[in-house]
Amino acid sequence: MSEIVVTLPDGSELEVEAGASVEDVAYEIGPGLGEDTVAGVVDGELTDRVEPLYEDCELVIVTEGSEEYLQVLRHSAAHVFAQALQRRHPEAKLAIGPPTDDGFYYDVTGVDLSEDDFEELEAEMREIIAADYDIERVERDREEALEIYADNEYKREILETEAEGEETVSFYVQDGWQDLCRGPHVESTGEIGAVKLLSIAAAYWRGDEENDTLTRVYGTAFESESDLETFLQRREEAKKRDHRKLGTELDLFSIPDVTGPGLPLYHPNGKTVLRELEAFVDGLNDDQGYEFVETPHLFRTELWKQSGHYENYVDDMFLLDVNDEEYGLKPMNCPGHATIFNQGNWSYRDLPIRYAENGKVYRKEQRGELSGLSRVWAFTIDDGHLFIKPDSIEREVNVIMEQIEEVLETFDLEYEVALATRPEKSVGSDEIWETAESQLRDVLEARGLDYDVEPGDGAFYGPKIDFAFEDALGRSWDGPTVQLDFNMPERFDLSYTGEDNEEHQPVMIHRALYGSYERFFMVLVEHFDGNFPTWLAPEQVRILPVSDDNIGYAKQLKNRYLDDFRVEIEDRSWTVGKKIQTAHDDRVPYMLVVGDDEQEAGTVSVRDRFENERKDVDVGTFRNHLENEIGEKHTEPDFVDGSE
RNA sequence: GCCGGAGUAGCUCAGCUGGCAGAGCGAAUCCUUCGUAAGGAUUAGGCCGAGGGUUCAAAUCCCUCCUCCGGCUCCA
Repeated sequence: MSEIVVTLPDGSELEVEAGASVEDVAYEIGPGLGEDTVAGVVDGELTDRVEPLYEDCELVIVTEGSEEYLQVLRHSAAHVFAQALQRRHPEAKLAIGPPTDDGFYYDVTGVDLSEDDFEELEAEMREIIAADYDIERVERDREEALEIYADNEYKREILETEAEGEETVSFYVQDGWQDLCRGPHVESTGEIGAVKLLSIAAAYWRGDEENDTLTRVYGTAFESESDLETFLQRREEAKKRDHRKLGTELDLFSIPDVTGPGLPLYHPNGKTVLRELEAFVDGLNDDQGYEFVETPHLFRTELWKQSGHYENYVDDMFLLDVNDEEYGLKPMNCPGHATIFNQGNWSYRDLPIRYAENGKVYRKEQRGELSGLSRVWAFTIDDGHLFIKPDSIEREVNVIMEQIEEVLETFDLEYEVALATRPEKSVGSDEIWETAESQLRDVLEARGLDYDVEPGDGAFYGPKIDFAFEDALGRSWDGPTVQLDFNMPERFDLSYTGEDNEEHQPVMIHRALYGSYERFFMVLVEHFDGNFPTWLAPEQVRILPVSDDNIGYAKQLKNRYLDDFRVEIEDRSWTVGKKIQTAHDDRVPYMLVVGDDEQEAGTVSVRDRFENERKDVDVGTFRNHLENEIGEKHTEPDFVDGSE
């Protein structure tokens, strides 16, 4: 028997006999670990513990404590669901049922299901779990499997594609019920602590709309009821924070039917937040030598033909016929900026040229994709395009990365970085792509960043570095991006005169610090649950006069001391309690309660939206704090907690 | 775009086995002038998403379209 080398997570290597299973290797490491082994991750792929290893590989042993354990458990929960479904509805035909980030789903057909059936199915599932059936892996002849699934075209298709050429395939059996499945699974149904069916939706077989429509049942599973409870609460919280709901409540924006789909209107409150966001990146760009430009929303399609968008992107563009000539709304700002560059004569001394524009773009997304501000037809990019000498790529990309880090840190957002490489549909030579990709890799490595590679995820004109940040609810969002482009300069025939008095082609960099304002704004709304940092808040301070007699004093405060801030006076004749309640609902960072006492002493009572309060505050002291808090972009109002 | 669900007052929703269009919140007016998370009364507010059909009668049943929601695919 030959030996193979298994590399463990700590980097150590273990020689084992070829054909040893994941579990064998675990026992080799230690009997305790062998005992606890649930499954393995072989070269990044989740694998059953009995899976034999024939080649050198990297192996992670999965135990109950592992991150991957939940995935295994949920996969088993999907089986429990399928068994429960078939107990109640023997006619149900199973397609596939994998685990997902949040739980699992099972695609089924031949049965008419609605969420009203969930209670019954969950009860059946709980019975299967309570019975604690052993889950056994059984290898069957592929031919035998084809017979078992004589009338299930989906399972047959799997056997004829994925399992093609295999002699045997694995089934997992529990209580006589079986399912074709690669696994892995937990040892018995009793290991599943808590299950819940969540929703029902349609999905295509293999995600292709040409194929049959299947019924997809989403569910989730956890080790314990309390974990499930936490998950459900978090879901509830996400629903409460939905920016579409908060957008209406806080009067930030609307997308009425008459304006057309995916075409949001920003109300004064929403635009106030956007203006602050704009001012922030405009300032960062100013600091880094960007020049501000502006381009129209509509161009002759000649421009889009030159840029390559017409070729690659036309299905997503809005085209208009104007006097028999074709025009297109801009899906990107770069061709406009390249054209501005082209209006000048540049020497190497002029480079880098850096153009910035908060440019509105239009992309005709599929109708079913549109959703609040997260997916729209018209959105604004905090776009920047740099025209640089090839030898300054590293320096410029580094500066951009620093800008991006500053933005994300300002909002207290954690992030991950990924390098996206050449997609199938792309322009430019292999050589150009390789150079571009390796330059970005160099920058990432020089900065010492951990990064993932996302093959095929680049733009059609070049590779990119994407930043994904995590919001308060643990969801990940794409936003900031740096994209190298060796193609656009070629297509626009961009040039500068070098030291050698020859014409050279500049390299173009596309970059955005937020990504789109729409999406970034939307994420901030949900991240902060509408509780914007004071510097962003549409209304920063609300003065609450205790009685109508104090309105005059309130006006004096506003006009004399707080003129530079966004301050409103609550002059409706309500009780103080109701005024406070309303200000909380409106998520105003600071309330100044002013009654006769304050008026006589010339002070204010400061209350923040956390219920913290400080009385007898000198207006000047509060004013100075506010100036600092806003200037330094604190994420929370901190006057009352503050140190002064 | 495709599959499923939904559209009723500014907002959240009830009414839907056909028979006078409803509630709460919000708004306006009046009373109350109030000291830290919702004081009271009155009033206004509707092409029941749009168009067509069935019927003595349609918010309710049928058809077409529009929009939204949940998915699929895609993406900032």
